Amino acid sequence: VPELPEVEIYRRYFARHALGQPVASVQVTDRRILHRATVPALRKALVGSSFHHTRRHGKHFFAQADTGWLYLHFGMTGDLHYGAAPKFSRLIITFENDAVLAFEDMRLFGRVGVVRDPDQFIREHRLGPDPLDPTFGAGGFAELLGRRRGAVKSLLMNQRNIAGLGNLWVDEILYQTGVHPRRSVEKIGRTKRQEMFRVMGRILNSAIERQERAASYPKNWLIENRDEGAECRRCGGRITRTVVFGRTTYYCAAHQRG
DNA sequence: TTCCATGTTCCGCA
DNA sequence: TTGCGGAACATGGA
Repeated sequence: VPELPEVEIYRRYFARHALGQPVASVQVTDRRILHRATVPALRKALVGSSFHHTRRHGKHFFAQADTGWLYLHFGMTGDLHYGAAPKFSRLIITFENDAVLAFEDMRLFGRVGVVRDPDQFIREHRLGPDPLDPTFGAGGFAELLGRRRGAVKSLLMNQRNIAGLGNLWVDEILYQTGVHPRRSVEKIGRTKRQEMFRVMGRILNSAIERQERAASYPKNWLIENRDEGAECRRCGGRITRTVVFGRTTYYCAAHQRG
């Protein structure tokens, strides 16, 4: 379930459980999970040292050990478990106190690696700004939309424009701001851009808080109503299903305007 | 059996 | 260079 809010939850989980304990062993159960890394390189970077800092940029997670950073991408089915290692664990870190931290990823779209410098990683992968970064404001968002063209959903999904939004939360932002997913960014005015930035931050922060408290989402959020033909809880219109940017897209045909 | 899935990357075309 | 559609990757659930 990993878009920005979910990865932020994993980051907090990692920071809560896995800091300050020396790593005793590292086990990789399927090498296909590795990103530009080998098992010996992973062990060399982690075994004997402790994690002391975590960082997230978009959907990318980094944990700083003594001589390098562990890198995790959660793909489509990535998850973290502190305690017992579940069935589809791909990376298992055992600490010297016998505690276990497992990175689970059934579908193997996730990635595990070692990174020398997260900033360099972000530059190399040409990732856009993280939408919750305090230095990225409404002005930066509006400017970003101004130098791109095409469908707004495609723009928001592309990690080189903004890092962290995925299919579900992009649909949610467009739904709550009344913007049709195929609307071209040129047709989004200044006021609407500011509103989109504001709503984006509110949705992402709220999703993080709700997941942290294991609370459900409001019933009038799209994420609770992703069903073709369902009644829109905001305007009574119909929820429509289509494909944009290659992804299943739900929107309200009545109040989301192209 | 068939379709679908909250992600990323690569290829070809305009 | 930019934008976009399609395919590939891998696996389980409905």
